[in-house]
Amino acid sequence: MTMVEGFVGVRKGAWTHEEDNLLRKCIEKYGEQKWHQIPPRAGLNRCRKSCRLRWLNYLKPNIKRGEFTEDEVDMILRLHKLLGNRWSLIAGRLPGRTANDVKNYWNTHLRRKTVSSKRLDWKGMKISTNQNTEKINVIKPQPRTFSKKASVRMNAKITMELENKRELLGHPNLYKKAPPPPPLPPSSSLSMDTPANEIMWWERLLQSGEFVQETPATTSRIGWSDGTTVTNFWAEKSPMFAGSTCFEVDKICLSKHHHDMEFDADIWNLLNTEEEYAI
DNA sequence: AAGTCGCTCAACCGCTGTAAT
DNA sequence: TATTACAGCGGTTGAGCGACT
Repeated sequence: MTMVEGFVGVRKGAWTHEEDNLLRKCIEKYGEQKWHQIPPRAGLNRCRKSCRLRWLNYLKPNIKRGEFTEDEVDMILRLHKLLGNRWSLIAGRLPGRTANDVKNYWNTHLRRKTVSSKRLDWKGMKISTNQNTEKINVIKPQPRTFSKKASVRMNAKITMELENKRELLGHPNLYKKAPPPPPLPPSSSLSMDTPANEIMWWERLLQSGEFVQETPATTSRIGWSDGTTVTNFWAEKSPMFAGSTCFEVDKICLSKHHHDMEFDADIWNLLNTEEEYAI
């Protein structure tokens, strides 16, 4: 905590209309950056965190209000299954929704619903079967960059994983690569709960062969950038990301704070596993 | 009508990662 | 290389409100 944030006289609690207006005008003038400068510039007796939160969760113009749609709920469920409690990542896939909104919605509507007897135990993503306190513990599997060696190992692992799933389904040739790939079904029609669809999902992820790309630094990264144009790169690989704002590979270092939108560590999580699937 | 309970969601807190020095 | 400051995240809290007794 900084000196400013720890300062005793800083106002807390609910925001007034007047404070909202001051903050809004200040951000319109100076932009969404250097939050520590916002309170003095706006003439607000609030800490920078409070200002940032108020703007991001309430005042920002494109924030979507009201009930979550069926598609949004579906997306939250899928992404949570994949990412765990990475609310900002999940919210990044839902235009107009904030991480706080998603987190609150999950805690109030979905957490209990998702508790089931089905055991899905991924190494690094353990889902407890405790009826009251489902906890998804996502181990942070850094590195965020993959070495060349690790990349090869990872691709082999994915391939093996897909083979295992095909075996489990009793259809060894199911979803074997067969160019050209079939058109993507609508995201809402693909459920990750269905093993076949899950295979299809991962198959799409791998189809391009660009899953791991070499950078000049001989390391590989995968991720998405924030707020730039749509590349459809990932949208073509996974229904989960279809229609989302942007995915780019090896172009993620757009700002010094790009890490909040990174995805690589999570993929690493999923792949560096010896899963046991209950089908 | 009054009290209690449970739910929702805005806001706070503590922590981590990163950049700057 | 170590230290400091900042940005941002997820977990948690508590005020407000409606439903219920």
